[in-house]
Amino acid sequence: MNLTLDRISSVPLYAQIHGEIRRQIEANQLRAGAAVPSERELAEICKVSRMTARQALNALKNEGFVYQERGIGTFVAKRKLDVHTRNLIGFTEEMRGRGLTPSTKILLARREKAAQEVAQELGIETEDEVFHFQRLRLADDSPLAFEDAFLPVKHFPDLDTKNLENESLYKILETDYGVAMRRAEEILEATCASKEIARALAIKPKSALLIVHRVVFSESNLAVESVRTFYRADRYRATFVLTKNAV
Amino acid sequence: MNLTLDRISSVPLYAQIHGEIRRQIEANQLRAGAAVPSERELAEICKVSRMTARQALNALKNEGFVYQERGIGTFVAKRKLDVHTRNLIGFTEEMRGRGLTPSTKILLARREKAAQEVAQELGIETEDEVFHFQRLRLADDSPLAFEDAFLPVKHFPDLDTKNLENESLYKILETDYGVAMRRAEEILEATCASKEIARALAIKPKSALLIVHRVVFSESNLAVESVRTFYRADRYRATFVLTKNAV
DNA sequence: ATGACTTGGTGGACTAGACCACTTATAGAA
DNA sequence: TTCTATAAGTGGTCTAGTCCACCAAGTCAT
Repeated sequence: MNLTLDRISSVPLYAQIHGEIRRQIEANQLRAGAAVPSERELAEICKVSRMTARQALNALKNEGFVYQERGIGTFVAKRKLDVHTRNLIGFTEEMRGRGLTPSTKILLARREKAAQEVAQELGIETEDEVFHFQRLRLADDSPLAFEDAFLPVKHFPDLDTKNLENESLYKILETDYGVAMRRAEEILEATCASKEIARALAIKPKSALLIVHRVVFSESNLAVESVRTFYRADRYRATFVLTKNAV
Repeated sequence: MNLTLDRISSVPLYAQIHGEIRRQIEANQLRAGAAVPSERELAEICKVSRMTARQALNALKNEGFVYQERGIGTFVAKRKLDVHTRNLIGFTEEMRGRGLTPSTKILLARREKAAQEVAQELGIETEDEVFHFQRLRLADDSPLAFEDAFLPVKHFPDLDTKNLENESLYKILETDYGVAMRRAEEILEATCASKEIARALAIKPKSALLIVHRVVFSESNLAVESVRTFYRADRYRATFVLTKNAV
């Protein structure tokens, strides 16, 4: 276990430790079942206090990368299902993580008055304007999902002039508007494809679709986006890791 | 904000604080947007150190109940979607949380040799035995889901003699075998109902179904259960809260 | 050989501080 | 009146400990 920390960096020490161990697990340098340094050992290695080392291990535990047993130690957890931790990331990052090449075709991009449901989800008034984007999402140049997204105009002026086809939306929000994502609420449901969506996704009508309805919140708890994504069920499965007592 | 802690109890102080604030939020005594006591205030109120108060607030933040802004304070988060936090709970608890009355009809309960996929998911050998349960799950006496579950025999001897129709499986595992759930991996996908499942769920063939494939792990990282649940899409939607940096 | 006890290591909980970057309100100077 | 510096409060990070329950392995007496 070699771990060198950058004490000048603005990245917190616990985040550096967490990131390095996670990287080693994902690179299979630390294999499933292998012991991770104990909290005291890790603190000694990194020259930090035990609480800091503990914070790093705790994050790994909450993400399902390791498990801890009192009196025994900390170990790398086995992944049983093919879980690409569905963290709070955008389509672009998710597809790259799965080893696919994402691309996007914009079908609609306009401003409009917020419909009541959308206004309520975004915490704005119905007379407020929203950007309405409809996008066809492709993976390796083949249709994967149809997306219907709404964002409040007042927080993101000129968003419609940005390069949405090639840049990740979440990255634009962060770099151009300084708004970082922090939390999302999701509802997943199954349905059968309507004729319009079936045509857009190049599948037969009544094929199964997975609908992911997501409302995304920023660090300061602004509702940033309300989006419904209609995934082709034959090409997409959503994966999650649940933990009890995420303390 | 009144908060009385039981210092004799084996429940950790941070968990008591967390539970009490969560209860107040869920009972709407703390409304969306309302300020929660600051970390230092909370520590003062409860006569604990700031780190302990912080741990309680951190858990609430990770669950999406509150958000924190540096320099400002801690506030109750608005729920936009109708999110019943899909924590790591069983069918029985989940339905009760949604205000429905759960019931179960056992269609199959037997021991068998583990199929290869199941053995791999549970981390056992193919010659090992598993319990194989098929259950029809009802909510308010109407079919909601069909469930196909596998559990390793060696960890739960005589499980098939327990009262599975009326008791929560997870509760039995905890009280009778001392095995508490800690983590689960889930894959969600959409499909169309086969004839058999359609008949069991009293829907038309080719209706949409939501399949939740879950592998559950105990505190000591034993794979405890591998289960596929086929939900009627017209009666069930899965909800999640995602957070970035669950530290 | 077997069983009881000790020892050292582990994670879990908790304390009482520290410094930092950030925000807001306020008091004083222009 | 307007601007600016300051002070107080907030969450974020970090330290250097403490005590506890638990587990494994070795020791020692039976």
